[in-house]
Amino acid sequence: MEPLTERQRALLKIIVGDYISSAMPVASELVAGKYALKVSPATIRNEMAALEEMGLVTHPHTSAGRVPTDKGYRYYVESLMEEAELPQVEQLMIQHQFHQVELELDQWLRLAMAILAHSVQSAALITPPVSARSRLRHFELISVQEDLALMVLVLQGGTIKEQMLSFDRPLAQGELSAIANRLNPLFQEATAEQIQGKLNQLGGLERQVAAVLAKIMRQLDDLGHQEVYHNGLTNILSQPEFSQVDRARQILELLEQRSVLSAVMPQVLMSEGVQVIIGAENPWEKLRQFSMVLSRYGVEGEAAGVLGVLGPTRLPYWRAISTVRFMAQLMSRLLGELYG
Amino acid sequence: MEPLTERQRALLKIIVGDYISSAMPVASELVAGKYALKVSPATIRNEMAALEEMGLVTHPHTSAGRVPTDKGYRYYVESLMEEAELPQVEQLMIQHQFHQVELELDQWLRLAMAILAHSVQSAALITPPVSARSRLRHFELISVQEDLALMVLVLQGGTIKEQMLSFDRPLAQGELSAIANRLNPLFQEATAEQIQGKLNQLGGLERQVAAVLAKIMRQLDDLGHQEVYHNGLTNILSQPEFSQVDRARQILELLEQRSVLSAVMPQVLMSEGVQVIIGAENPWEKLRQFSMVLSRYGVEGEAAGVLGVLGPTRLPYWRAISTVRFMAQLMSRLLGELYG
DNA sequence: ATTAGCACTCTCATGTTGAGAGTGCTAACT
DNA sequence: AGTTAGCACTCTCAACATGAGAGTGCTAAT
Repeated sequence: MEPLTERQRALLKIIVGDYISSAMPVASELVAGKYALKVSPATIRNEMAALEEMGLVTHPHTSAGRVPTDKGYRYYVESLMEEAELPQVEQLMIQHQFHQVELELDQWLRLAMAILAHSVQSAALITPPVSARSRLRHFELISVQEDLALMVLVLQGGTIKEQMLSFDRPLAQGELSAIANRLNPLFQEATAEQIQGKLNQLGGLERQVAAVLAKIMRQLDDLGHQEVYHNGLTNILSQPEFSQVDRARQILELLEQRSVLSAVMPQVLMSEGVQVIIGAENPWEKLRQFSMVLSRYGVEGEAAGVLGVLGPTRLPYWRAISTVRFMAQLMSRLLGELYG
Repeated sequence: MEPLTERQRALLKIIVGDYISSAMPVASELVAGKYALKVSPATIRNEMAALEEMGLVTHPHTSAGRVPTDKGYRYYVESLMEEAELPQVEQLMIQHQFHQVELELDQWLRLAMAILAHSVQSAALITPPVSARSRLRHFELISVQEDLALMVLVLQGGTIKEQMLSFDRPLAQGELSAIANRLNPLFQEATAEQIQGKLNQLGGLERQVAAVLAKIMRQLDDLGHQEVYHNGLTNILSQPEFSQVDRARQILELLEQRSVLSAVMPQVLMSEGVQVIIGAENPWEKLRQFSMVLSRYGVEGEAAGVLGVLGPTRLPYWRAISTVRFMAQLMSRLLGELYG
């Protein structure tokens, strides 16, 4: 395909920008007037026809203005958008909000979502950070009933996991504590595999407990990203593209049954930088109508999660990308504090 | 107001029942035909007019059938509905599902929601159980950075709460453990107040840690019910009353900003049995369009939460009430196991 | 290469119409 | 007395018609 002329690039930029903010097909006259190009509407129409030829825009019907296609959005994101950096003022305001909140992972996640949703006016997604290979910091056994105990694992990075545990004979709290006290030093900073490896050196109850430990930690490593929090649904329901309810229901289904999203997340986890997935580029059928801007965040080699936004393809990409990038950096730094 | 005749009661029951399942205004001819009453449509019209006089039904316009008012639903729930007990088969199926899930509070909550939402075809709500007066079972201090530690509290009933804690000087894990080991026996089964009471007997770091403990537990007692999980939004978006998006957005807003719901929950927590709140009976403006069927669940004197469903006033009250009642009993029993 | 001019197409809001649904009333019936 | 047939009346809803407005694409002039 021939490269775009400078004027075509300018025009496409106007079309995408205007459509993103107005949700109305962009007409040639509007462009000529509002953006004071030095050419007439007729010329713009010719250029628009050219852009349409290249598949960057369409029009919904003969007498409607132009609307960007997914490909048009892609071109915009790749080479029309100026470099995305959130204004200093906003950066400071966000940081300020984080300072007012307690030192708690859960609160950070919630706040991050709220900020994303509000800034981009779309739905926000976030998965809690999970280590690819979690390390045990400490665990406790707490008697609940005679033969039932609660196992509490604290992992490096402060993740906590609880699990009920039943024994084939009654055990007093004293015995449980003894087991924990013996195993804890042995498994200091251990991974699931390391615990598994030491199983043979143990016997009886200790072995049983250690086996459960290993199992839980393996589970955490495998399906740590099942959980996807979300927020800001009301934002996207206010968008005109969701004026039919079934469209709205689609996206709700997407978020309620976690399956699709938890399939996307691992992919993002592998990639560097901000990922932009526009409409039909999406490999998952049900997401074809939507766009996502996602980024991995976390501490190198320790733990990582994914955060980002989800909305109609008419997403304010500039805001989305700059906010997501900034939030990922911020969350990474905060998380770093937890890992020392 | 005069009491209803037996025939009027039968008629109202038919109207409510039919409207709940069909969402269409109920016409006199339909009633005469489908339900084979021994009277003509004309008579039924007369009776309908009487019911309307009493404010139990309305019609949306002159040539439409009758629709129950909130008052009509109330009458139905109070004295027309046969006693609500979920069929044995369903009870067993539900119990079966709980057996297939691990012994974990979080999983129970999720499952309970899923079952409620599916059975009633509406949104399901649940708050985790919280003690009015939590008792400490055990706590741990885990070093995160030099002067930063993670405090993990395990409460009676298995609730877990984590909290970051910073000191004014560096502390090694050894020191932290020592503090925990000394305080734990002292605060066995203690409430926030009891811990607070013993503060004076302590000094230095121990006092500092104990103060935080007391503070966290007080917080838990006070605002334990902020958290309201929900599920099944897609169900209610499929209902015809939500075919306009702004109606759908209303309910989403309700659930996303927790304020309204967390105002309702404490009320339910005080009451015995299943609470049915129909439309305009609702003291909260934003809930006037909806009905809720809620119940307290939990272990007497130990911990309690709220579960239930939320939907349009045209809610299948019978299913809702019987399912909510059953789930509350089941969850109470399960929770009882945790408290021994 | 650009542009004015204009015919053409499609949408959208508005109005019209008629069928259908269901009521409320009246007068007859039991 | 209560019940019912009959029927006029009201309102909704879908289908169709209409016309203004929006915006394009093309042609021919600049």
